[in-house]
Amino acid sequence: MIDFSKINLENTINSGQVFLWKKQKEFWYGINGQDILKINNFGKITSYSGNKYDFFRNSDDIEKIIKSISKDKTTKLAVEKYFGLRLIRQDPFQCFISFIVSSNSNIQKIKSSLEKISMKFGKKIEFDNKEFYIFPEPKKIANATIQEIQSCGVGYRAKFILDAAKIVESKQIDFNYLKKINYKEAKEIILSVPGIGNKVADCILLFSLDKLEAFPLDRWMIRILKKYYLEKFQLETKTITEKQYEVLHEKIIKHFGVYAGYAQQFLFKMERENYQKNWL
DNA sequence: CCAAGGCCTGAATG
DNA sequence: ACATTCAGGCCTT
Repeated sequence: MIDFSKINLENTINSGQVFLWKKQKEFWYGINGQDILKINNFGKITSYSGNKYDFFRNSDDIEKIIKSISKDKTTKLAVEKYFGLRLIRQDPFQCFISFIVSSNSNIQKIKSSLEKISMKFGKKIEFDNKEFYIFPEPKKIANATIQEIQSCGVGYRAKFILDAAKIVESKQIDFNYLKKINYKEAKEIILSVPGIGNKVADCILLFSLDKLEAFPLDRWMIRILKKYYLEKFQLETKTITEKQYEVLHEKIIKHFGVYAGYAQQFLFKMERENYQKNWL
């Protein structure tokens, strides 16, 4: 009898979804928006504020999802190998900024930039006798200058970050609304933000806005698809244009189903581990 | 609609 | 040492 409720914390945190996490002794500590989460080995969450979070999406029927996405040998292997890997439901604004920062970058640098952003613009909080800087509120970034944001090592993304924060602050984008509408509608809205393209939009939708059919296609996923699904998805072109991204996504949904985002996370994790890439 | 080039930055590679 | 390449893209031409 398989216990589907089991969560593998290490694999989940080290799968490119979140960046402001660190392990101290037997606990993982992480910044989730305006809050700090502390997680023990059993996946039990306590928070600085006392608020409750379904951070690991326990309300999802994981058994049903695993069965639903296990459509081929490769996915079955990934799901088995990284059993307990979960998608995370993270703070939308932090996720939004994090993946704008992530574009054309790598995990170590994303982490470093986000730490600097938190330290510069976020509140310092003591929790468990440790110091943390929580993620800044939209207003705080929206009122900053490009130079201040650039000092966090984000380069040309500084303007994107500033404008994105302004868009959220002015309520042109309302994450609670995006959660209610469907994937395609929400994606169209997110894509209107400068600095956000298909891949970044899908990350935001999948990791913070409950759109499980989002399937971020980055260099790694393209590499994976070419390796294991070459004929199935007919990947003959070198670069993925906007149109090709859309067409490919449709084929992916047809194959993996509506929980494709989960499949993506397992495949991504497996391939990165195969190449022994570092995480946090 | 597609292809090519530029872009901040820091670590890795030659 | 120093130059070049590359990294979880996006935008403009």
